[in-house]
Amino acid sequence: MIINIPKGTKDILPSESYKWQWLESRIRETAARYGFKEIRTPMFEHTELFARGIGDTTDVVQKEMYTFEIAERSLTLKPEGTAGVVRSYIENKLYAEPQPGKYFYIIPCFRYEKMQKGRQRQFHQFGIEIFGSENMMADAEVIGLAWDFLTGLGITDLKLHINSIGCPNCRGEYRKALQDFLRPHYDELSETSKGRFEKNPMRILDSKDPDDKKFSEGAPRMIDYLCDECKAAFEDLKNDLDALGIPYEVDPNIVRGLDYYTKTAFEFISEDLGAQSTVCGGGRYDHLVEEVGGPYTPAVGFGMGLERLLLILEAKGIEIPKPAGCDVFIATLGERPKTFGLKFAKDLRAKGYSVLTDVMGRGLKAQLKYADRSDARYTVVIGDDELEKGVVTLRDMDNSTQKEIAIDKIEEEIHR
RNA sequence: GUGGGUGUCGUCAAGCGGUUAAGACCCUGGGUUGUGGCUCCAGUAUACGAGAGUUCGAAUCUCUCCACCCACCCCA
Repeated sequence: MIINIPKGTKDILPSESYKWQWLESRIRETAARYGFKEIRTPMFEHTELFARGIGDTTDVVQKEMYTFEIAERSLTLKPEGTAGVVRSYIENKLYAEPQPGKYFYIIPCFRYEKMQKGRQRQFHQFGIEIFGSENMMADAEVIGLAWDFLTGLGITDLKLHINSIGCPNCRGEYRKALQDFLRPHYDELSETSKGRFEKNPMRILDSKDPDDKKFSEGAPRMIDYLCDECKAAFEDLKNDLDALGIPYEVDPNIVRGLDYYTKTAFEFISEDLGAQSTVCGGGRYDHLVEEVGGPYTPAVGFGMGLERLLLILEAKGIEIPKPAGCDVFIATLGERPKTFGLKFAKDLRAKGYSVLTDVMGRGLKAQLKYADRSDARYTVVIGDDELEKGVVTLRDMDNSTQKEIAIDKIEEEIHR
């Protein structure tokens, strides 16, 4: 039991961790090019923040949160990234800084769900948020960054779905229209859909239940009920995306699962992921900051699943460069050489080289073998012979040549 | 919460009622006492997911449980 990892979590071993490091550096690079700064918020927040922010009718809040009580406080491990950033934005009064505020983060998220391909209980997200802009240019930039990043990795067949899910003004009318449309079939709806009928009828359209799907056919679509402002905004967004040369598909069925979204909603879909096809999802949340207790601040952002991204890269055979092995392995024979080798390694390391030595007390053959396994570029062999001559044997591991060389000349030899 | 699939050494993988439960890879050591990646030899290992049951006898049959994977749901 204690040597079993908790379900839904994964160890990232050295054989994988370099991929994460690579991905993270690509993320930082991209974020920097777009002027996003990293923000780091705690792993957990007050439970109330998520209940209020994400919406207490959502699955995430109702049954997926890792909540714990301590010192009479209810705290919850982040199930997503936005709420924490919003909290921090308000608490630290970041709205007093030059707007827009542009932030990115790479975080673990926690959701108590059944495991599946591309779905874990602890997973990782790359997220960005832009605060303070009502303009669709912000939405276009958020989507543009995602597009840029994803295509830059060599993933070119993603589908971008966009939709507008309106604002509080137009949603009320739509909601009524939708309820009127579905009401005749109410009794035949699935249980979950019945539950959503009053609270959040839009989510019924997202149901994959065959019957629900049938009744949903021909249902009124949010996009047809947009108020003038939302309609104009959606047109702006499409124009901006066209200008950026980003292909998209209007998908009236996108209904993001977190309640805070308004207007823009989008998803990047991949065919390499099985059932969990969304690699990146996001949208606009103009009223979240207010809802959580800050000043009215429009905002837009996305969350991108890193595990899913890695899955796609693997499916596509996109190679992630392996880190280089060490520069030098120092193999020694005997006591005196061993001591000398210790100091020699220290000196080389001080100069910035990555140096491996034998810490197993192995024979020369075994040391060479280990040097080979460690992808050492060079192996330095030091025995009593070398010590007497004041030299060292430098072996090039790639072409199996070696020569004796003065100790103080070693650096110019291995430099390059 | 509901379905379906799978469980034999660290990994891959034979075995299908009676075997010391193969083999390969990995790992360790060695092939005349100072040299890797190939080859040869040897060595290590609490491997039959767990527990009951059937049987003279079970990794092989039955049941229960557990774990993992996949799908529904939901989402990154």
